[in-house]
Amino acid sequence: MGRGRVTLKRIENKINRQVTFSKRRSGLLKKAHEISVLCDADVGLIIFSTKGKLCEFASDASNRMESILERYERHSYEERNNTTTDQESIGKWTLEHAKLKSRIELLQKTQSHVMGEDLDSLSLKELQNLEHQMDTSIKHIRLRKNQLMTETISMLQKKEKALQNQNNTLSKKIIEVEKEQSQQPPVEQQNNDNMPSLHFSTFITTCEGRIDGPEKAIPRKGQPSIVLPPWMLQHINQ
Amino acid sequence: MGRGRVTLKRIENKINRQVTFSKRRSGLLKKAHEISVLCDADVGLIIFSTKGKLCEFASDASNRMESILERYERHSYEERNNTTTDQESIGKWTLEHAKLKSRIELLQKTQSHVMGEDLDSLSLKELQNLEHQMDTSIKHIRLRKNQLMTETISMLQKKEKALQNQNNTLSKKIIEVEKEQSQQPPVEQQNNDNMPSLHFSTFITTCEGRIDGPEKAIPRKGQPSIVLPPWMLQHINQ
DNA sequence: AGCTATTAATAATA
DNA sequence: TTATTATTAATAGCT
Repeated sequence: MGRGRVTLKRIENKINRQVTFSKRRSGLLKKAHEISVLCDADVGLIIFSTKGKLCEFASDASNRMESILERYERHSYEERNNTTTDQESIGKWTLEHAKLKSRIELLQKTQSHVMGEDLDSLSLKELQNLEHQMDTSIKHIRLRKNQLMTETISMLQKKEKALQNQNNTLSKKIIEVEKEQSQQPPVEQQNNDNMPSLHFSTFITTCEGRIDGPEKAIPRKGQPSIVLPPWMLQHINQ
Repeated sequence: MGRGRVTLKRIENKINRQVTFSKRRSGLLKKAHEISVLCDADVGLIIFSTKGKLCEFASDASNRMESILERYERHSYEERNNTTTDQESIGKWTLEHAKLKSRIELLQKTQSHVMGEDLDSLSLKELQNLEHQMDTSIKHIRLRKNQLMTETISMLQKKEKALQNQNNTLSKKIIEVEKEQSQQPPVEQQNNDNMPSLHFSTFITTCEGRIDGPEKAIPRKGQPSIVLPPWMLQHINQ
């Protein structure tokens, strides 16, 4: 792909060699990048020029060269069936490290399958097993969810009852107080922000059977916490 | 350099990606070799396919990959200006190790949730998210499973047809041979284990529409492989 | 795995 | 190193 063919032999002309190196190097880097993107491959490329100048490429998959080399070491280690000399204490660390890495790789692969990704690499048998496992899991999850919801609901109902009782007691007291006041010359106190005199009976009805949280209850002047206090919902959002 | 331009983006079609990978890989290896020879460069190239298959090239200058990697490490070590003492590097390793461990712990926890275990530690919100995720995943899994099953079935049907045709041809021949034999003085050969004279027509019917595998087919004297040979099922169990 | 039409890389050159 | 251009090489889309 140039003017004239090229024989696969060291270019003796120093200048030509340098020029060709520069051009081909960029070509090689480009192609390495292309295959890594197009084909989702993990590529590491190291080039030393005659002069010893280093040039490198590492695909994005492994963040940088180091991780590709690590992966490479791990791979060739696994293939070479482990004939390590135990003189290297560092070697053991490297091994341990490699094992952890492989473990993570495996876990991540499994995870991706469980997330419904990367399924093309699975056989029919494996897919069926996976489906079955997922079915079982989701049953457990729903069981636990329902249990938790039931618990939450009954807890809320208990609290509601307690509050209702409290409200009833309070409203009785208020009515008594109002009666006493009406027997004395009445003093107009309505629209007092500090202590509005409200009929608590209105709150009692809005409290009935509500578990969604206070944001849906429309507070009328009084503290919304009376309708459903936040601490009652902590359980749900924790 | 092909029929039509190519955008630098992951090829989504699995087959195309695999084919392109194979072609470009060989191209890349060739070019790596060429630059190493033409320009007297020291080149190391590592390629992992999506499936994790390793492919490597190392120029002759360094006898093999290891020495290039060594050279690379040396080079980048020198560049990094070496500000780490031995103790520090041990510390870094220990830290790295700890990080990996906690990563694994996290992955395993997630995994256990996904397997429907250890659900008590999750809140209602988390359970709902998990349930939703699992629902989505299982849909993907079923989609892929059905696709694979459909593919398998149509493949098996093709093979079945081919075998059926073959059987038909064979049975015709057998019938012809039997006719010829009956015209000559017949020699009793029944119950000969080496070469039982069977009417192949019986096999032709048992072959119809079966995809379960040979273990469910009851062999009658002849080789069960005629009913459904194992190689037809390799696809399913691989 | 082969076969072409095309595009991409690059050798020679400035 | 960079730019141009005539050629060759690589390869995308098909079989």
